[in-house]
Amino acid sequence: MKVNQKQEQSAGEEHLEKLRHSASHIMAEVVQSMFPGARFGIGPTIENGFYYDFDLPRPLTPEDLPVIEAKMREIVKADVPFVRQEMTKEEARKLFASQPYKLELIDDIPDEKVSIYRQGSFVDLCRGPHVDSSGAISAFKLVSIAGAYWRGDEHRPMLQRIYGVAFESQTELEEHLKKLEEAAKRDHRKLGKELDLFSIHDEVGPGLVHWHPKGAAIRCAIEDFWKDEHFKRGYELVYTPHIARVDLWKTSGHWEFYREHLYSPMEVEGQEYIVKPMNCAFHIMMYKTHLHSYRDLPVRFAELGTVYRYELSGVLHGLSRVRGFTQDDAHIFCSFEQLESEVEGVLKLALFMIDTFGFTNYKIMLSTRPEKAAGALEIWDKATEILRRAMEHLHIDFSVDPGEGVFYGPKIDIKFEDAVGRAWQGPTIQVDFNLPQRFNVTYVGEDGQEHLVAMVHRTVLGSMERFLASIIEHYGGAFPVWLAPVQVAIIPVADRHLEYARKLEAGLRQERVRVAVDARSERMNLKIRQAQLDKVPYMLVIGDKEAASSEVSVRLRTGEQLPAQPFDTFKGKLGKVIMDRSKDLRL
RNA sequence: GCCAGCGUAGCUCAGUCGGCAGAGCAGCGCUUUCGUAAAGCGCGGGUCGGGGGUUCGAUUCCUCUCGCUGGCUCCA
Repeated sequence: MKVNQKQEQSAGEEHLEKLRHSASHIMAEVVQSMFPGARFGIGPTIENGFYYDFDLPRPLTPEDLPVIEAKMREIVKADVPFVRQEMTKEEARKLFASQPYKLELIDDIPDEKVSIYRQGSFVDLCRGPHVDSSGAISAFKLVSIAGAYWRGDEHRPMLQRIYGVAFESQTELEEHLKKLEEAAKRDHRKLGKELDLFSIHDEVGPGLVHWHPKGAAIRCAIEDFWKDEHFKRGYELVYTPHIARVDLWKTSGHWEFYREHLYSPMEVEGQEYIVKPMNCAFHIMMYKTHLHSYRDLPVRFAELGTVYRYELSGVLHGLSRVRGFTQDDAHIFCSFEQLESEVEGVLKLALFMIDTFGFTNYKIMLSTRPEKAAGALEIWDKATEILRRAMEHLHIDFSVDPGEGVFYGPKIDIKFEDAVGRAWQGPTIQVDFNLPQRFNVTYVGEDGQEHLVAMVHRTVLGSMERFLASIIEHYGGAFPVWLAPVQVAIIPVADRHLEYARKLEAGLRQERVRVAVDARSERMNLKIRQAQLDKVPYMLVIGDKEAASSEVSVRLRTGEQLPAQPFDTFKGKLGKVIMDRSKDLRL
């Protein structure tokens, strides 16, 4: 299990932690009383609450939760003290003789002595600390049950886990539950359906996304922007095939190291092909079509490349975890000397993207050499140092994830947070020592000799699918104007206003504004409501007045009403808001 | 893949302790032509996810399977 070392925390946090941990012990006590043969795994504190893993004679069902919760409240009410006791491992082994998981934990503790905590009839191996007595716990709720492998290992028994949340006060608990509700409202799967953005079909297969016109409009806006920004930074756009001979993937090493994510080969004229899981090998092929001088470097190939990877069915999730996705991929071929400035360039681009899309909180991680790794230690150290220097040079705060790099090189990952605090895996920058060697990717240096290139894999959004999921949730479906699938809804008050409405529509289309006329013989109120529900940023209500004066009456999706203005004035101001990619609707 | 739960109309959801399947919204038709968040009336619409079994009879019970949800694990 990976546990991040705790920094020193405030007294409040410490108390909250004790409280949550104590709640998990109380839950375990209840479970023990309900299931005398229960065996116990671990019951730690997590963000917002706690869990405990049990090995029980029967499966838990959701109906068990309120029962357990009620019994927990009795224990809280009884205000039972938590008592700490130290003992030798030998004594502990005797005490937990019938608890195989606890015995395993005892074996793994390096110290001679261990501590246990008792409350009521329940004893648990535990480092602590705990609250003094159960009365200190007031605001908690059991939220879900789940299966969890013992020690996260799929080859070991699956235990039953109960998750709970706990806070210092009832108010905070309720706030948290409200936040969850708010997050559920923004769920991209729900909004994707409501706003008609995308769909996934049983008939087609799980994890395979269909982008509806409105979702595609957002994606197209993102891609246009993405391409512009890459051209500005010296990238060249390429396109590559979707299938390739298995041999290519054998050379790249994917066949060997990545097999469980690859789809089975298909046979074509006696040759085996697979659908691509990555774009890099193709970019290498193109790079190698001619000899490169050091003067040509860096070469930056960018591609919105659609790849397919087999993922376990249980991990698929809306747009954020799928089986077919489009990476905003690029590969940079450069000399080792150029690596630092290239990495800097990518970092700047990535942060620019994050900022443009309106994300303000993000974390940057540097992942270093894992146990199993290709390439010499010395090169790893050098490359890791280069990544570090690039970030320091840009005054970027980052933390180090030791041993979390990919086998072929160190990497930088950026995780950003959306408006409700959910973290998303975004840009990644990976140095690769493996592929240049496997494919012999070289350039001719000043010395006239061939040198292996330094290769960087990078994406600045992640994938179009996952990125769309993040912005749907970030904006709760109310996209900034430049991304909104429909930017302007034109609402004729009565049928006789349709002609003028069509004229406005044509005028806006000329400027590539995404516009929709609601031409139904419905009341204006209904059309406004519809546009509101679709979160269209601007509504132009067109009646006799507007038709007579060539003006438009503008309603914002915020409900704000602007005074009537000449159509051209509106068009000009709208153009500027879109051009500026403004997050503010006001014209 | 594993554990638990779920799958009823395009959508959101009732319902049947085994006996002809329901609402709201959406759709279609007619009436209404309206000034900033839902006009009125009418009409269609379902092998109750799919296969097999038990039963006189299964949407309901059993079983297999597909999919979804929450986790475990993994990751763009």
